[in-house]
Amino acid sequence: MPRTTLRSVAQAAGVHAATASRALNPETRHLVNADTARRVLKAAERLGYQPNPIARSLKTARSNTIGLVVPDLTNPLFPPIARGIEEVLEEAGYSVWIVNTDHDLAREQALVESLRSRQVDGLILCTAHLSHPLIEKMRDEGVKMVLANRRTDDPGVPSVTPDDAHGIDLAVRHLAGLGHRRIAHLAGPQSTSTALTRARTFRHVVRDLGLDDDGLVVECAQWSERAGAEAMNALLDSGTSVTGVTAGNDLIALGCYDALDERGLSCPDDVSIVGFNNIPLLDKLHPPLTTVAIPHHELGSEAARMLLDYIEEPDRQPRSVLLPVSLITRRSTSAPPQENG
Amino acid sequence: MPRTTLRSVAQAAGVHAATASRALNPETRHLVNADTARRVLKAAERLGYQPNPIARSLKTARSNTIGLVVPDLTNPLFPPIARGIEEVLEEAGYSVWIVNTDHDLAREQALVESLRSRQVDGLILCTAHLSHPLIEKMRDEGVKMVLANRRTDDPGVPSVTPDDAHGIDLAVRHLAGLGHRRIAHLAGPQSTSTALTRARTFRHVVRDLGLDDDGLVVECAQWSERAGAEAMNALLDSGTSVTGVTAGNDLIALGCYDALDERGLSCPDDVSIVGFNNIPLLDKLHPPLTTVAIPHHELGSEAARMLLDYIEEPDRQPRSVLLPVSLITRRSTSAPPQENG
DNA sequence: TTGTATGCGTTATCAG
DNA sequence: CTGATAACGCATACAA
Repeated sequence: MPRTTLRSVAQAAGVHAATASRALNPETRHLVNADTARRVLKAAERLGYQPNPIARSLKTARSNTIGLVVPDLTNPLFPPIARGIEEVLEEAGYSVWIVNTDHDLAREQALVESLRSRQVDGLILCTAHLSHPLIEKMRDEGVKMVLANRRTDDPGVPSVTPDDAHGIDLAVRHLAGLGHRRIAHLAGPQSTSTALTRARTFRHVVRDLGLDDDGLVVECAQWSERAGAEAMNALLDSGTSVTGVTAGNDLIALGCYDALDERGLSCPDDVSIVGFNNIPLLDKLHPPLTTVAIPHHELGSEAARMLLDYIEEPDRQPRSVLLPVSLITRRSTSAPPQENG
Repeated sequence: MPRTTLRSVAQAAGVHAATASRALNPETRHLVNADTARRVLKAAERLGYQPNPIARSLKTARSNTIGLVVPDLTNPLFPPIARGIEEVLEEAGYSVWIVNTDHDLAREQALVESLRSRQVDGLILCTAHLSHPLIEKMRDEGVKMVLANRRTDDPGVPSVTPDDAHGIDLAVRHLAGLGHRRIAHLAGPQSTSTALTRARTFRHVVRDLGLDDDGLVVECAQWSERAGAEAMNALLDSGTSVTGVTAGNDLIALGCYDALDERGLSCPDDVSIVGFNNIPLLDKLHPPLTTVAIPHHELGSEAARMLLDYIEEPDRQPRSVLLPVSLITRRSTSAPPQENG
């Protein structure tokens, strides 16, 4: 049973399809006699007419759809961002197409290609690397897009990210304030802006505060619990005795929990840990994790608003917005253990 | 810069568009001279030709896309299911369009309408209620779909769900085995198959085991931590003294943690708690939550395979598959406290 | 084996 | 203000 088409509505209203099209589209309705328009609207209503977005896209090269590219939906960071995006875009009449790249550049390329071939009106990418050929290429082609959470090196691509530097600053000062002098940073993959900014700032702050400083930065291969555990194990194996750790994100911090557990060490009695992102459930952990909270939802809604701006006004200067973060103090951080002797 | 079109490929290869179309489509390639085909393929390659899926959809009324409808992506249950689905469907050449209904029937209807108008080849729904007019209507219209995680009352709609009854059976017997005699069930919304099956089975098993039984089932308004806390508070306020709780799902169980915390009660010393679903991070909670594990990933992949079957063979009898579950014993359950006197 | 013609459902351009 | 016509890019029935 085929859906009602524009032609049948036109026929029912006794007008030509072109007229019906004009009457149905609010933008062009003023071009048609008010009575005729009413008749068409009525017929459309009666027949339950739904415009065919595919035919419309073919004609207009638009889709009222934007693509959201995330590296991994099972990372609890991204669903709230997606919600923020959907809320704003839906309000503006857009649908959101979410795709998962699984951290794989080839998959990303294929999925972006698929989105673009479906005429998405814009893209929001949560997958940016500092150097990112695909994004550079799209910038050159004038693709409307906004980066969320992470940015590239290139200021020519608009982005909305958390204030990573301030976040790490808060974390380190919190530990220093508790009396810690030997603090390590378990950094995320340094190919991403979030990881690089956090690691760099860590080094600066450690130096500024005059803390013990001999390169206590360990890079994790992934933003994952497993990689966090491996990095923490490496750190402990190396013999350096840290009393505090700022993790690149919460998953890495959870990996630290695992590593400490395995060795019978206690958090925070032996080592204090600070995470980053404030994903759900951290307050119920053992111990509850102190972390830097980022505004997930606003990260999404802000990126969406920015994208709408660029769609409406393509020549606008690219902006890079930093969203404020805050420290959530829980029980994974305390004064360092007393040294004996 | 307009994308390369079929015509330009045809032109470059010195053939007509129709021939190029046949050469490019593996299904029809045998209709064309091998040499010509090679020439066309080469030209397509050289020009970077990507077929326009919109034009193709308009012509064929298909899209190589399926819609995935979830109630709430921020519930950690759904992302792994989505991954399972994507894995199978991508392999089969389909894209997956994920939409969030936010538990809202009106939104669901609008989103499903939007998916269908974009010619999705099938739907996987994680939003089923026992009575679900939209799903019934689609069944009548012959829409290809599979329900995942939850089912409707109607056996005429294929589904893949966890073996909820066996899960609750395991949970209650586990508590009974530890010595509990007064066990409550904090049920999910009884309009869903998962909640109803779990609650019903709970009553049966309690009776079978001869446990204290006076309707210790409290229904939560939502599958949420907040609703779980409210239900647990109501239960404790009512003066009934339970020593064990089986929660409708893990989020509700987390709500129990909150309620106990607020009253200075301890889990498992005062009350043992069992969850359902085994979402991530439960092993790191305080205390780690005993729960019924369901095969998230397989739930998705199985549903996807089933959908492919129905797409290929529309007249196939609808099947309802139950996936096995297992009990994961952690430290939120122990022997009940000794009664005094 | 290949080319021609047509249509999928819309919208845009051009007359009237 | 409205109607006729064409075109978006592709696939297919039909003709050659």
